[in-house]
Amino acid sequence: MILNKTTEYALTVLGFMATRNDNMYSAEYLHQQLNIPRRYLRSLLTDLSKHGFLKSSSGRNGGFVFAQELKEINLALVINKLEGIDAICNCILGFSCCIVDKPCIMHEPWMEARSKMIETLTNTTFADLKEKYQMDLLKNLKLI
Amino acid sequence: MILNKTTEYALTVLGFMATRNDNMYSAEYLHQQLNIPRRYLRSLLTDLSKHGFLKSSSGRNGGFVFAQELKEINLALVINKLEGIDAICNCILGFSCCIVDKPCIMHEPWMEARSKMIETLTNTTFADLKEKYQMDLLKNLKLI
DNA sequence: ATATATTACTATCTTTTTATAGTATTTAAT
DNA sequence: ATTAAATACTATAAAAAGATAGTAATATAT
Repeated sequence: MILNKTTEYALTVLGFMATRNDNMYSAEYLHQQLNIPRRYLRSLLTDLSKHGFLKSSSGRNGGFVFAQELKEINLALVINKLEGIDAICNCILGFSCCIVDKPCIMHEPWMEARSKMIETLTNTTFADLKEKYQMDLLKNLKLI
Repeated sequence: MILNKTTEYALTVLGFMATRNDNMYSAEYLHQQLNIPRRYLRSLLTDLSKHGFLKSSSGRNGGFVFAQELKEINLALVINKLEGIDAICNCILGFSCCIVDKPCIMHEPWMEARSKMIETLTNTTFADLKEKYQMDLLKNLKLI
């Protein structure tokens, strides 16, 4: 009923990068900002690059940038790449009876719950998150 | 984005018990029917008893029975007891900024997705599953 | 009373996930 | 060219989750 740590980290990093206005972030900087274990974060960033969400540049002043438009990347896409929304057995039950013709009793409510969640995650892009973040910033400025 | 194995096993067992018409099931029998590892299933059944979903009787002819009315137990309750829907950090992000006053950017979409799912799971009781199962049985009988 | 079928408890093993370490490679500033 | 700041690769360690094993306790049928 939860995301695993790796996925959480990924969403955290991408969310952070999407909402700030720099375009290039070093692993070291992200580590310091987000408290994600340094080495683990590095390999995660490499993975995110391999998955096509980011692109990396090596060497001095290197780092990671989004490889796609923010509006093209939604939460479900990221989760799917990292832990596989689909890879997982579609049915919550291992009942062998749960096949297309004759789904198991748990099939329907689970599919319903699951698809609603996926729908929301699919409809939320990092562009949406950025917009929301900017709005929040504005609101806070007004308060001061 | 998934349930862990233990929770899946629990739902499988309870679903099986709820839809059949016997009231007492031995761990051994359930193991044979459901292919859940024998020993692991036993301790899971013990846990489910401790959580109050089942009650156990030792000795010859012993086994496990529901300790509550089927309509009193819904999917969310079981998941919650086993892996904690609530225990988990409410926010998908570890951002320290994500507190009641100032939730993080991911907070809203995640909460929305999550609460829709929980709603469906909460609205599905084992009595519902039993009913559905009986209906399905009837349909199949007609076909023959 | 005894034997048998069952759950209960505690410890250990295995697998997966998460985290770390060392070294190599890349690239820009100097 | 050299140095420094960065990513990339591979291997290993630690922690958590899943699974197994042995033995004790319980209770019913006979």
